[in-house]
Amino acid sequence: MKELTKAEEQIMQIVWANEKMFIKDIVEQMPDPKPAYNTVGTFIKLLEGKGFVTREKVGNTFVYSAAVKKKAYTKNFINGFLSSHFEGSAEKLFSFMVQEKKLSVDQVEDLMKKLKDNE
Amino acid sequence: MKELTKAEEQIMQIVWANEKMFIKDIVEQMPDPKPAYNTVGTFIKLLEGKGFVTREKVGNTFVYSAAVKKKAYTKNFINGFLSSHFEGSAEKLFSFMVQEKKLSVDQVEDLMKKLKDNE
DNA sequence: GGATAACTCCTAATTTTTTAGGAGAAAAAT
DNA sequence: ATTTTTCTCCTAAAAAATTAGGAGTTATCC
Repeated sequence: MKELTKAEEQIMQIVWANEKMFIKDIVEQMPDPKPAYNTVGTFIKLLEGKGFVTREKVGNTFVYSAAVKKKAYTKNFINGFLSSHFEGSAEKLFSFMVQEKKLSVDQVEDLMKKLKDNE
Repeated sequence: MKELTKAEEQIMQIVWANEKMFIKDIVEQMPDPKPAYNTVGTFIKLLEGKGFVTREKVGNTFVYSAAVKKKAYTKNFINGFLSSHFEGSAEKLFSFMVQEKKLSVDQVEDLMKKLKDNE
């Protein structure tokens, strides 16, 4: 899977959150200062080229949707993140987060219960 | 804390792994194709500007060391990662990793035991 | 039905990141 | 002691990422 730059990813997050989007709608959902219409258009074209979005005509305007699932991308992203920062080890990341108080022992135990129930 | 670009971070990882480094030593530890001496020099200068390394003269040559701890940087990095991909929630990342089989229930239980022992 | 607005496609300016060359000083080598 | 190597500092070319303008087309609005 191709990598996304920060700006591309920002657009993509909006597409993922919204099913079908016109360029116009994406611009609207961007945080201020909102970029020009054509700026978003350029990124959407780049995303199309990378296979992340597809388009179809609705009336006389293109509407865009995600062609790669957010989960698939996130998984890929985490793999890269793990390998560059935690020697590829999810355990190391996990331990780090507990030690650095991003996650408490109690939280983990609660979550484990819930996750086991869903098995 | 300032952000690092990919190339800057790559240099920084080498500095973190080695206490005190001459430019020459950093070049040696770079993966092939090794960059030019001056390329590494430029990045070190950028890192100095961002406050990530300090230098001191040894003989007539500068030697560089990390001025920001790797842990501090990683923590910061994870915060950014969490907020852009998991709404800032470490729990969500944790659940995601278990669900996506990056971490198994057994692994987590083992790790929890070890972490509790170290408390 | 001419002006105004919306969209597409192409192109390019700007900014950021990455890479490295050149000049000069200092040290080492033969 | 002059050639060769090494390091520093300054500068800038090359590549990648970000931003957006302009021309043409079609739709919309008085």
